[in-house]
Amino acid sequence: MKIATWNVNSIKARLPRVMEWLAEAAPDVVLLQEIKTVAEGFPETEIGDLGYNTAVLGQKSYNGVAILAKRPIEDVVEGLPGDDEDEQARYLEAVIDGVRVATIYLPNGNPTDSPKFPYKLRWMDRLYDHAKTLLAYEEPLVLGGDYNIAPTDMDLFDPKVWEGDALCRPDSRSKFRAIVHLGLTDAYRARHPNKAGAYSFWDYQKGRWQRDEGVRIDHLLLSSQAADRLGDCDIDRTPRGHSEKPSDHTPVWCELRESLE
DNA sequence: ATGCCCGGAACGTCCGGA
Repeated sequence: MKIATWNVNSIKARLPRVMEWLAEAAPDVVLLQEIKTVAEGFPETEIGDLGYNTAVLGQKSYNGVAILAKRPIEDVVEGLPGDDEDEQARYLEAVIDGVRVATIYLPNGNPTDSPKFPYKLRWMDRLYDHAKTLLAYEEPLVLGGDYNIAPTDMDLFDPKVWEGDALCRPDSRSKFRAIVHLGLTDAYRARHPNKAGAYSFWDYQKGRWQRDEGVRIDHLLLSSQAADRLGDCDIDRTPRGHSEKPSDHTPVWCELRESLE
């Protein structure tokens, strides 16, 4: 089972890029973020024609997440538990072929002197609590998405440029580590332990893509039952380099073997 | 110091993004 995560920065603006990537990469499950539409606006028919089922948690203009899967999508959970007042569409969970997956759009948190930063940290506390609950099931689990966290300085093109940013603040990073240390595996880092310059996001501005000045903020976190089945894992830079209307993020994918060897 | 580049909403610019 090939599972990918991709922040598409509007599913409507990105539909041609998404369609061609689905046809080319043929993932079994895709975790999308920032679809920027309500469910009624999601191009379910077009994507369905490529053989995918869809589950959507939408929102007008901002945020919004979705799950695509070739196999049936079961036991859908909408929203991250822990705050009934939170209206932002940033979390959707489901089970596909016995693998529980979640698509996560973790708040960015900038600027750090605004309420957005404490919102990010509170949201991470809620994710910590929920991940703990899910891990207790002792099932294959993939928590994938745009975490808006560069875990270490190896994941940034230049730590000085990013110093103080919500993506790499020590308090952001320690909460991310706490979630990982519940017993999750960063699939990309497990497969490529020492690889620097492996980015998943490049800002549209300042020629960041052309200079290859990016950050690795999109992650696939695996429970031990999923990590036991981890095959290849990589970042596909091709969609980011497309000449017409690329997303500023590019897909990260991993393969889960059908059984233990 | 500020905008740069984008998408959405809307139709003039502004907000949000990372």
